Amino acid sequence: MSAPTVYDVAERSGVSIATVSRVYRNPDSVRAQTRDRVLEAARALGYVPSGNARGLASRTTGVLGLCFPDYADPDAETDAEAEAEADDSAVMLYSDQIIRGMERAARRHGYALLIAASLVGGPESLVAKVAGRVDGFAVLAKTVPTEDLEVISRRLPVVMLAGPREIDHLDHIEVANSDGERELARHLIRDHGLRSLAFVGGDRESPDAQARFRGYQEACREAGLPVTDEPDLRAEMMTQAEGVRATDALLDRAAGRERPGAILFANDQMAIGALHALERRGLRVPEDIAVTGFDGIPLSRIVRPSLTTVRQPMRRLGEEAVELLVRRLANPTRDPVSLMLPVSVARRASCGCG
Amino acid sequence: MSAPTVYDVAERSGVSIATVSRVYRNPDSVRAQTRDRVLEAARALGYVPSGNARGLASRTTGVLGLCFPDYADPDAETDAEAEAEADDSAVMLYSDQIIRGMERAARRHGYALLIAASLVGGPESLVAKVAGRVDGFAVLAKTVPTEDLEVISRRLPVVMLAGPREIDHLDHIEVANSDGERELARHLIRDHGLRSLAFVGGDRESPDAQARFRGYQEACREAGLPVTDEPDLRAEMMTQAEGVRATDALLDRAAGRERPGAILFANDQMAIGALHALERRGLRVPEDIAVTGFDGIPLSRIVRPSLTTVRQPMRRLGEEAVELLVRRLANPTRDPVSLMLPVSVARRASCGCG
DNA sequence: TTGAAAGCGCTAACAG
DNA sequence: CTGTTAGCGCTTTCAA
Repeated sequence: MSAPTVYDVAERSGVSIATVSRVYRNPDSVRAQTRDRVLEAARALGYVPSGNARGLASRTTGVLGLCFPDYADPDAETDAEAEAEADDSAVMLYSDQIIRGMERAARRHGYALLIAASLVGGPESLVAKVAGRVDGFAVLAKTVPTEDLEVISRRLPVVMLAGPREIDHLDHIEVANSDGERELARHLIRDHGLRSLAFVGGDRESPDAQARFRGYQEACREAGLPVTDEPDLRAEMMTQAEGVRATDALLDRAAGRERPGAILFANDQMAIGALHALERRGLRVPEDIAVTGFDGIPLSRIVRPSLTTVRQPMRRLGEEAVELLVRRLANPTRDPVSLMLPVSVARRASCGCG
Repeated sequence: MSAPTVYDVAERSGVSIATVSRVYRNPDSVRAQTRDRVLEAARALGYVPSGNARGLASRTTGVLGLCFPDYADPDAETDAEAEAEADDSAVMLYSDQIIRGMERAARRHGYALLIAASLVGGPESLVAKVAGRVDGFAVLAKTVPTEDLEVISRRLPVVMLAGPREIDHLDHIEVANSDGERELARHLIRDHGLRSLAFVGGDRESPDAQARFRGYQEACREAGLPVTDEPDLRAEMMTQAEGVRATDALLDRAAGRERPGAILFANDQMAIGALHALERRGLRVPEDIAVTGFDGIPLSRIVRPSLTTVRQPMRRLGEEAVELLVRRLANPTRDPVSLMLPVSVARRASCGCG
């Protein structure tokens, strides 16, 4: 009634369970004749080796993991335009690209990939579930309580992605947020001659958003423009809806005074919201005002005007993560590594380059 | 030196291993005071429950799986335009969307998702690896030898996606290929008044491609147009390059005679190849000739002219797959289900609707 | 080349 | 509420 085991296969083929095991693990160590008998019995019984038992006995799983936050933009989801008319396509998120990258790389190394997003009100520690079933895993910043990570990373290779290292003995990969935004702001200032900029940031706790703001500040400083200590506005979740609100707030605030020549958003989603808001107000982009994002999500090139942004190499992030994990698995004591992946500015229509 | 176990935690906190286990499995069944002692010990030791041991003892994993083919379009990959300039964005594939859908749905049900693509020359049976580590899994058609599936599905819930059922006791979900293509052809005939159509199909073994051709035939029949037994042309892999070749072949063949008013391709990739080929020949789409695809990949709306196509609900496919798996897990003996998901025609520029 | 036996770390009755 | 006791199905020495 229950699933067949090595014992069943062994019995049916007249060998010991050790031999059955060998057939699956290292076929060449078994006489061809014996092997065939075993395989035949296995087939007849519908035998499938238990990954759990294997893992338990051998202390490896052949699986790498990824924990990522539930990044779904709720606005994009409920939006009839995005959901009903749904090309899911446009809504591809970071996590999807990281997954792609990791899956590819993992496959090359003979690993499968276990993915799990932190469910918002998740009861059980997401990470524990993953951690218990993989040989090593990557974590997107802010997905898992540092405290948990602290404990787990003592027993298992962990690589932190796209955030500050937080725990100093971990491998870690980040993206050149600051460089990218500085580059972008420079472009606006130097190539488009804009001198009145506004920056819409994210949560103060978001290292990415903060780094981007720093890049913006640097560009302003270089150009001799006024440098603000804080973004002109902050948004918690950095969603499209917040982009709309931020834009309205900024423009209302500027009413009467001179309107900024460009608004730089800490991510694409907000910038796209801004595009909508501006259109509603009858302002033309980029003629009346330039808009930029950050991330290079697919939607950014589909919206009209197409969005000038900074592309993050998310897929590569995933690939590098796997490389780091594999390398650490091979050599658990090597020193922690910290990588910074370069980004590139995508000059498109929303800044006037289209 | 090695990872701490329940025994270590039990000893350090002065309880039995059973209590430690309870703390993780059902915290409320342990007195708060005891629980805290255990948790503290666990923290101190860096204890992480072994998923393998848990799975082995409880006979469940809390993980669902997905096996998908290595779908990368080699043409799209090597293409400098797609790889170097790389917005991965445009290259999002079915599998990515299915993964999205499954991950979401799995999460809702408290499952994590294990994904594995069949590596081309893969040694070990991909599916065995997955099968041994999950409570149930979905398989994209043509990914796994039917023979293996036959064996495995006797022990584990399996749902077949986007293909023929192949094994009759499996749950299975397909997409209304035939309906979609019929709808599309009708639109061309009725709304655009086209009466001379050509169809470029795929491999005779591809059920999807065949079903699409049938839909095309039906529309022709309804409209009193000549009905061919075979597609005007077939392509093995249905890549862009083949789309180019097919288009050239078709047009060369028609040289002198009347050129078809529209070419319907069995998928988007070929249709996009056709767009290139036609441009090269100086033919305008849709004025001189209409072109349609099938799938609704992201690229289809980005190309110029944007491609009229039939959108497949890939994400929903993933969601439904999880629902089916969960339901079968709850009731292993219920009759196999077969779902057909509806598709929708996306009328865009390449047929003259843009 | 094959077999015997001892775990791997946890859950699941069943007692208490 | 907590402890005892068997396994779960496989890998892995160590012998034969």
